Amino acid sequence: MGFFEKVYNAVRKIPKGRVATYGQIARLAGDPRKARIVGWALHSNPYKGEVPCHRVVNRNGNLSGAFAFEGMDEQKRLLEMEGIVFEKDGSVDLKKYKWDDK
DNA sequence: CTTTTGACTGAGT
DNA sequence: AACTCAGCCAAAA
Repeated sequence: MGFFEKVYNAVRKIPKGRVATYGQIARLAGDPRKARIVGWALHSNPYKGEVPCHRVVNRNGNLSGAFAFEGMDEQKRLLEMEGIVFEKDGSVDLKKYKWDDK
């Protein structure tokens, strides 16, 4: 299984109403240092619609922003729909919502 | 083939 | 707390 597939698999396992960081996903995929590759993997997003990319945020809890599926508003809306509450600056509270794996 | 770039992170200043 | 630096590695040019 390639790294990309592990990434997709890990992202798929993120519980509803939770978010995970790239580093966390990278760790689950077996290589904590490949956080950037996780970004690439999701950017490629071959499993678009199947992998909940909207639940993956950077270490600050900021959404990937810029582009995404239909648009960043869509991404935010999806998270809010799952119960995630955003801060004024548009970031999520990782203390509350970071996926507690292990 | 080499170089640049980027949905990142952690340590250092 | 904010900013910088360096390491990481795959895809695109």
